[in-house]
Amino acid sequence: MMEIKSSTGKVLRKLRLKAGLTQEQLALDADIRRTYVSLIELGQNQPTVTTIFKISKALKISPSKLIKLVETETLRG
Amino acid sequence: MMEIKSSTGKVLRKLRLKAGLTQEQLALDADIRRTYVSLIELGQNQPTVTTIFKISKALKISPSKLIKLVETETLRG
DNA sequence: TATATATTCCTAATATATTAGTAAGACTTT
DNA sequence: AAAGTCTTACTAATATATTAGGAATATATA
Repeated sequence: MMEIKSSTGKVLRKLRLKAGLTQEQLALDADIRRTYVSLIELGQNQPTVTTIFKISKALKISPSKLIKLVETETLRG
Repeated sequence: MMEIKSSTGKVLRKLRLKAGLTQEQLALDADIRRTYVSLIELGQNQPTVTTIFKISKALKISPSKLIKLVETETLRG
């Protein structure tokens, strides 16, 4: 079972690339700093609920679906 | 559209009472402090992803389902 | 009512999320 | 290969999550 911080980062990066966005573009859409997107993707920081909602909106995916992906990623390591 | 912090607190309190747990019992199960459960429920603090996973486990509900409830609560205010 | 106990809330200290600025790496273009 | 641009990563400062202890409120029992 993988660390949640790490799997959150993995999922975020995967979704961002799938959406064809740079960290900066995603950050702009989500109204957070581009440096913070980097920290989350690297698994160094983990977002709060509000941030999850912001990012999800920018990625055009529901927050619960994003979390669902984190669940899966956490399980399979 | 209600603040996410507030709706997270509302949802948590609702689920905790439904499960018949005190803040202290939930805190013990989730391995966080009882004072922190209070702060979240009051809408003064918002949990991080890892904390959401801990609380969900203690409530025997999936993290994504918990977030789904927050989505709904946020919309209907 | 008074005391005891259970439960929640308030305040301060510490850890970590988020911001802000810049440096490093990759990718073009010349 | 060098300069320029695009993208990501590093470091320090600030805001906020999380902890820790105790006070307040409610609920029960004598």
